[in-house]
Amino acid sequence: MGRSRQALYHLYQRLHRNLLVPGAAFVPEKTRRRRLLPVQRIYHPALQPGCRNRPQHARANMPGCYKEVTDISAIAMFKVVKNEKSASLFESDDEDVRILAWTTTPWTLPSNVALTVGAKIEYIKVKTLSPYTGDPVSVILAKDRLSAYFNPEDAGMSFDDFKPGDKKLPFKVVQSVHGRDLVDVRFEQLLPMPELMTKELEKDGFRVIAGDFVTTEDGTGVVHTAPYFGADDFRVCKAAGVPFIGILDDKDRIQPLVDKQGRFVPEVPDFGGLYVKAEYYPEEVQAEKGFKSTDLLISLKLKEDNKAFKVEKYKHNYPHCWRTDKPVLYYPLDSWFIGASAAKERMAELNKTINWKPEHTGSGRFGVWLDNLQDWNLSRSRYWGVPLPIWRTEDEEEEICIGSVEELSQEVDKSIAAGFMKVNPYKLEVEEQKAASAISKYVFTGDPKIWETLKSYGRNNRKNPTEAENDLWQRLRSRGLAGFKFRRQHAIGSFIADFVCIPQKLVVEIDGGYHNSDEQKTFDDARSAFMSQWGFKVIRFTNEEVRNDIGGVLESILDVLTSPPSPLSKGEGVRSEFGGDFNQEGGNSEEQVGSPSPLERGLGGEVDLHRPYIDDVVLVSATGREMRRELDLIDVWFDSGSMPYAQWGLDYDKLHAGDDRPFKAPFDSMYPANFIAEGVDQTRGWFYTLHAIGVMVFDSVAFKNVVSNGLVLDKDGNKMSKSKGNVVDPFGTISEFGADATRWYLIANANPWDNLKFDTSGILEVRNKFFGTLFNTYNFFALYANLDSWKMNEQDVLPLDQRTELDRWVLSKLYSLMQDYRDAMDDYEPTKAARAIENFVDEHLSNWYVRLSRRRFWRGEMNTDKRAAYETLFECLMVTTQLSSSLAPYFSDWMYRNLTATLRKEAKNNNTPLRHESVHLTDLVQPDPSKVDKALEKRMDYAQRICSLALSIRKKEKIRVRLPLQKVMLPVLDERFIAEVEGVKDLILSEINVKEIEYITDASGLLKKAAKANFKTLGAKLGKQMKDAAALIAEFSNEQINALEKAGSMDLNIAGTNYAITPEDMIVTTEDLPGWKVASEESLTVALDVHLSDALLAEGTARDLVNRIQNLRKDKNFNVTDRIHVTLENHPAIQDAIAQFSDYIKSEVLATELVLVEQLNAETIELSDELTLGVDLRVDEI
RNA sequence: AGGGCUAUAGCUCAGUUGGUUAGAGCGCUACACUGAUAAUGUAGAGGUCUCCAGUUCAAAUCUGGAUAGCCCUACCA
Repeated sequence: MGRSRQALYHLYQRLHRNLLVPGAAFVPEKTRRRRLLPVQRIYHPALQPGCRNRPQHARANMPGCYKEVTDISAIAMFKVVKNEKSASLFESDDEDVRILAWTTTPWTLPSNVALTVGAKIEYIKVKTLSPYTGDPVSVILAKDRLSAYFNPEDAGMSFDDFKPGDKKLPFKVVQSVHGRDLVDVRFEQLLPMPELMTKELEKDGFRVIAGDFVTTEDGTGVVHTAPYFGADDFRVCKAAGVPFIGILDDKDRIQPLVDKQGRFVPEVPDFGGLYVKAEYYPEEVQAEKGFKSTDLLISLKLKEDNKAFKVEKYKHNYPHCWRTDKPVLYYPLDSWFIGASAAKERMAELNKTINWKPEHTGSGRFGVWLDNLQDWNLSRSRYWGVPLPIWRTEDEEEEICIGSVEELSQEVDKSIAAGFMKVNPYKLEVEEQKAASAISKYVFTGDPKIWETLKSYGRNNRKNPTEAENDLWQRLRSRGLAGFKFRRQHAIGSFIADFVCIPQKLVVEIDGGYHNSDEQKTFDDARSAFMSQWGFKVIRFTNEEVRNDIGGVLESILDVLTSPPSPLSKGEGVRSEFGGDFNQEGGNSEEQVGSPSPLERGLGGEVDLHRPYIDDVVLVSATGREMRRELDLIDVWFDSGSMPYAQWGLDYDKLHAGDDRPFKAPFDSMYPANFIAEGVDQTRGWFYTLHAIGVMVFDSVAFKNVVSNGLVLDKDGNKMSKSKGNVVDPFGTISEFGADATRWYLIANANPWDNLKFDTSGILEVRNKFFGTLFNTYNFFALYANLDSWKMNEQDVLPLDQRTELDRWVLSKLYSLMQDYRDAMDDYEPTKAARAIENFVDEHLSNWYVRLSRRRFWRGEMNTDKRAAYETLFECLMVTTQLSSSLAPYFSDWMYRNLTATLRKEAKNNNTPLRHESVHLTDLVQPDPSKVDKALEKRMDYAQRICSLALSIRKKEKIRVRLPLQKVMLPVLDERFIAEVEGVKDLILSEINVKEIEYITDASGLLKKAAKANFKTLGAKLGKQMKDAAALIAEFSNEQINALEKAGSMDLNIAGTNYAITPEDMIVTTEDLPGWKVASEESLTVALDVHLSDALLAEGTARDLVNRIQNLRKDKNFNVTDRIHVTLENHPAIQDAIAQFSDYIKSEVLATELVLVEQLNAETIELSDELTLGVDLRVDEI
């Protein structure tokens, strides 16, 4: 099966799902009944006239649709009518006062009905001469725009010397007036059209109105206003009650002066029938000598009639049709609206119950949008999509909105009874329908039920050919091409082919460059493939090809026609097999429908609600009149908003039972959604449509939590775009850095709702820092667990009290992490969760727990301590894989399986947590507050800080860590501190290689305290005295500090006022201990005794020896477990060390013997810069 | 044009209800460690918290304004 056909399946399936059986079609019915407004005329962008499928408005915003073009712009002079309102603008009765208004679309001038000014803008009246005729005239424009049209140097020029066409224009500013005072001033219609004048226009048209969109950035500060051709214009005219100018259609509805082909209607004097844009004329017409665009013709007329102040070329951006590349017209269309604005208060109210991440998207962008909510324009004038299920009588008096296939079928039955239809294509039992809906289908070829609709679709197409189709038909008709007979709009299978030559089995299709769109190409390919099933060849041409090179097109067709016919060809006889010819008089469907081939047999006779078939369904109104479907489609956003209902489908049983929410299970348990996520750019898209439908139809939110994620930008913060070449290929990134590192980076680097500056170096960092560390930690564990053949036993785990302080500490951290992780995730803060894991793995697990525990893993035989270490590290790694599994699914699963594979069998037997084959199947370990020991965490924090400070002193004094020191001294500010440090004393001593800790208290007399003001507590009490107080407290002596601590309160005299302060109001620290090497950080101070005794030096030397011998072992690739025999060259410098620490050295390096000799010519070790010794290592034989 | 968000070290980001000397990682520099070794540790340099004004005893933090970047909506008569 080809790709294109699969794509087609998908397309059909989606269309189908969104249609009838599920709720999408149901929803609009209810919605409509409640709040859908009647048809109203509204400004709506219709793009390229002559393009049969009017593109969606969204297309106009696509890159490349705005193009810079040069148009003619005109400043027209609108003659002010003198009356009571305008009297102040006139100096005399015969003064010619005009208002200047600029336009870049002169073709809209005949439709002008108003001039819009800014109420707060200041305008002036200028006496000058008409540039094109030289007649005296007074013009009104914004004061700020004066200099754009008048050169100050010309102000004093004589009016008499001016001749029409002169560059320099004399002028004189004579009056100033506010915009609001111009409102309601009347003017004469610029291009009079007496036959189109109405009473309404006479009464309320052709006057000045105010609009908030008017600026003085360009133009004259007065906006020429033609309500049919601009959204602002439309809105402001509606608001001001200015009637529109237009012609009446056959239903007495007012229509614009430009038709949908982009031509002036015949009623427009001088310009009737002209295309308003030059580009709409065929190219050869545009190229003709003397061709003048309508804009130009209008401008010329204005000049002649002394109504133009300035006409010039103007460069600006103008939207173009994405397909034909021609300028678009903004054009009013009839549209269907959902009266969403009526529900906006409720939407806003329910929106407050939604948890938005980030919060401001909900309250800001979305909330503001809801507050200013406009009605939802549901209409789309397209072909592919969900048809609006509304049928109305021609006079629009009666209408029906269909909510289900069942209902439609019933209505069709009525219609058949009334004689409007012959067959019911939707006659299906509900049970059948259920069965059918399970099957995707390809086409409904040859199904007699749709024959009627197919036939009339062809008929309609023939009535409304595109220009290109028309051109080609003129050449093909009446055997015009080498005597071959062609038919047009001929049905083949379930398709209508544009042109068919049946004897030669050739189909010719014309499209408007549809192939620019992948989707359409896929569909066209499917059509071609389908028709070729019957042996038809299909060739396609674009509109442009036909219109610009008809000769070439005909040649190509002839080429194919005269090539040897396919062996499958059966000549004219095939007709009865493949359908009818709509050109033929007396065509009869019974004759034309043959027995369907297996391929064309509709699957279970499933119904199709799409155009064109649905358009031929005619229903009958309550009063027995014919009702036809409104041709519009429903906005595709409606589909997306229907997703919570449409995904389950309509449940007829519930529907019949009157259920308000008649959707199939598990709808009830799935609605409203707990959580959704999409890009922040969908705020007014998906988020809105979901919410709107949920609120309007069910008075419910559709989702309870929502994350609106930010955009992924390139590493410099620019939007990724193909044209800039800064697009990152996700597949390349993943294959280079791995999916897990990429995922982790995306989540951990920045909050999902922040824009992400995507930089692969960040992924690299994650990979090295986080995954590298975790991997190393795991490797370390695996190395020794394998050596010891250690296996986790879930049934027999050491209780906490048999573990070391360090074990309990890291487990406490682990269980704290679990809680933090859950809190963050519950709060939809995945970034915080990821960072918490990172911090634990790097900071606590790897750089503290493992670093300090290494010896426990490699030293000696298995014992309780070693077992505790293994179990602890195992648990840490296990939980880490669980917590990171959603962000790093592959790595975590890999690690989980490595950690647990050997335990699986037993775990399954015992039904213990590790029985699962994958980490993704395990239950997340529950947080257990009893395992969290905050006091222990605090103690360890002290230990870490004390070690860090002590090491920094060693560093400064250049005393290597292997050299033991006698003692470390800690000034003590309160008694608890001693108890806390005692708990982690051993860790500290071994980490910094010091023999003892000495606590320095007040009693020692060595402690020098200092106090600082606690701004936070004191600030509130003292206010302005804060600075003085801080200075006083900084001067406190030991005695004062002690006194305050002892008494608990004390008076501080500042500028004559006493303030009571407490110990909390000061922060006590210790100052340096004189004579000691000291380092301090915040309230913690550490002093190190750096005096070295002989014993300490000997021990240091012994450790150096161990270190060097270990290096050598490694260089020689000895096994970690090899026992060795060590021979060492003697030297006075090591004598003490050997004498006192021989056993220690032997046990450390796994030596069975350590022998000193006087001379040794073997390998050497460098003990210090000055001392090099010979050494010989041998592995013991046994 | 309107609305929304963002702006803290070279880079990516933390920064609680305003509070003392603004932090981390990466990168950089130097050193150390060498039984986690394609690792690791310690230290150092690096800041006008985008700018301007205001509130306050006290502002990265609150208020107003500006600038820049991004997103959405609309559109330029």
